Amino acid sequence: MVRTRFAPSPTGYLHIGGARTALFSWAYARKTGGKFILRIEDTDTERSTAASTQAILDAMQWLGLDYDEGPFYQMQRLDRYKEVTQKLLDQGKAYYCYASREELNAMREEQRKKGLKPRYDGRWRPENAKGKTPPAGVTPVIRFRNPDDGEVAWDDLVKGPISIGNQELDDLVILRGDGVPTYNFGVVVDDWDMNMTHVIRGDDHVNNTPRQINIFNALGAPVPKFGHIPMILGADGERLSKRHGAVSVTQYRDEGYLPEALVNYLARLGWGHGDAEMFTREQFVEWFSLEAVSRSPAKFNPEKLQWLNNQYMKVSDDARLAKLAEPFLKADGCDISSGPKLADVVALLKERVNTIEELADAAVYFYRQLHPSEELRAQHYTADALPAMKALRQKLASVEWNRQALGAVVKEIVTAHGLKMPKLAMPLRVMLTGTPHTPSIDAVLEFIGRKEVLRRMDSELARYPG
RNA sequence: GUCCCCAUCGUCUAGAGGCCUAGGACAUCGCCCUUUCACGGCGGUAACCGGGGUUCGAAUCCCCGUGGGGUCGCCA
Repeated sequence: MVRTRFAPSPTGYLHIGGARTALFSWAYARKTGGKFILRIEDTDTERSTAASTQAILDAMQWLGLDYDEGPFYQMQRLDRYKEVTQKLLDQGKAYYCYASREELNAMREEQRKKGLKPRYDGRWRPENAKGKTPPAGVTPVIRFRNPDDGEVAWDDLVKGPISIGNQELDDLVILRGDGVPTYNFGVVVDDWDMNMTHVIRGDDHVNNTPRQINIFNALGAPVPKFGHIPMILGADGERLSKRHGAVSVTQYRDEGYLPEALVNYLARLGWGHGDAEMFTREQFVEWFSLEAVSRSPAKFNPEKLQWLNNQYMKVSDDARLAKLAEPFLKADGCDISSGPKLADVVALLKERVNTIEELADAAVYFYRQLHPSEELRAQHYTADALPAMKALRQKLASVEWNRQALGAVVKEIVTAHGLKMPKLAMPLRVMLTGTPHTPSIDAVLEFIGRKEVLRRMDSELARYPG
C-alpha cells in the first residue's frame, strides 16, 4: 500500500510551489489507491504559528487536496524523538556536542575562506573529545554520527539514480539543546513511524536525502522511495518568492481564480500528458505518473493561468460565479437586489474576463451609474451624435423593453439620422456605463432597465442643453 | 567556492534512435467575425545550448564545455 505525505512547515501561507508538491504527492496516492497523509512540521518554534497552520489547511481544502490521516504535529511527538535519540546515543551512533554557535560560525568562516565546503569537523566525536571537559554553561546538542566513507545512493522516482559520497556529509545536529528535533531527524522518525513508502517533495531536499537515508539505516528502518520535484521559478529564473508577486494560494483565491483552474495550471507545470491542456482532477489522477514529471525547473507564467481561469469560467455555472462575484460587488458599493439578476449579468460577461475580480469590476455599471471621464465625453459625444441621442432618449421612454426591440430602436435612430452604427452605439455605451468596453448595447440597455437607463441618460444629457 | 541536479520556441510542454520538414498550448503578430472591448475562427513569427563521440541514422545514447537551479544552519 502506497503512503505519501505532504509536510509543510507552518511559517507562512501555502505557496504555489508547496501546493504543487502537495498536488503531485496527493495525485500519486490517489492514482495508486494509497493514502495521503498531512503532517505539520512545526519544530521551528520561532516562526511557526497557528494562523499559518490554518491558512495551509484552508488552502488545501480550497484546492481539494484531501488527506486520509493527520494532520500530525511534530511538536506533539517530542517524547518519541527523544526516545529514538537515546537509542542512537546508546548505540554510539550519536553523541553530545558542546561547540558553541560562535565557535561553529568561526569554523565555517575559516573553511569558506580556504575555499572548502563548510562542514562540522567532528571536534566532539568521542574519539576526538577524549580528555576534553565540556565547557560550563553550554547546553549540548546531539549530533548524528554520519558514516565516514562510502556512497549514499538512491534511484530517484523522477530524477533517476543519484549518489553522493559520505565525505561530503558531516555530523548533523539531530536534537537541539531544548530537546526539539531538527528537520532532517524529525522527518526520518516520522516517515518511519508513519510508514511512508514514497517521499515526494521539492527538489530543494535532494541534498538532505543522503543524510536522511543514513539515519534510516542507523535506525534499522526501511528506506522509503524518494521522488524530487523540480522547483518553480519566477519569470527571472530565480526561485519563486514574494517579490515575484502573488505566490500564495489563498491570494489567488481572493483575487477570484477558480480552484480547478489553479490545480490544472499547477499540474501542467513540470508535467504533461500529450497535448492535453485542460483536464479534470479525475483525469489528472488517472494520467499522473512520477516518471512523466519533468526533471528541470519550470517558470511560473501568470498569463497562462489567467487564460486557463478564463476557460474554466466560461464553462462554469452562472449561479456559482455570481455567488463568488457578489462580495466584490458589495465591497464596491453595489446593491445587487436593485438591478438585474447577477447570474444573468455573469452569463453576459464571463467569457470576457479572466478572474472573478474582473468579472465583478465589469458588472458594476449594471448596479450603479459610472460616469464617463471628460476625455471620453469629448471623444464620443459628437455634434452629430447628440441630437440622435436625444431622439433615442424619447423613443426609449415607450419602446417595448426587450433586447430585440431595443436593438431595433437603436438601428432606427441610426438610419433616421444618417449615421453609422458605432457613431450612436459608442456614445450611448459610454453614457450608460462610463466605459467604451461593454457587451452589445441592446443587452446592456435591457439589463440596466428602462427607468435607470432614462435616469442615466437624463443626467448626462443635461450637460448639453439645446 | 563545494557537492548535487538540470538543459526542445519568450514561457509551459510533446518527443523513449528512423514516425521530426520537431507537434500542441500561453504570449505575440496578421486576417476574418463585429456595434466597442472581449470571445471565437483562420494563418504567421518562433526552439532541439556548444563541441566531440557512438550509430547506416541522434532532439533522443556517451563524454567535455557552457549556462541555469539547488545545497552547504541548533530553518524547513
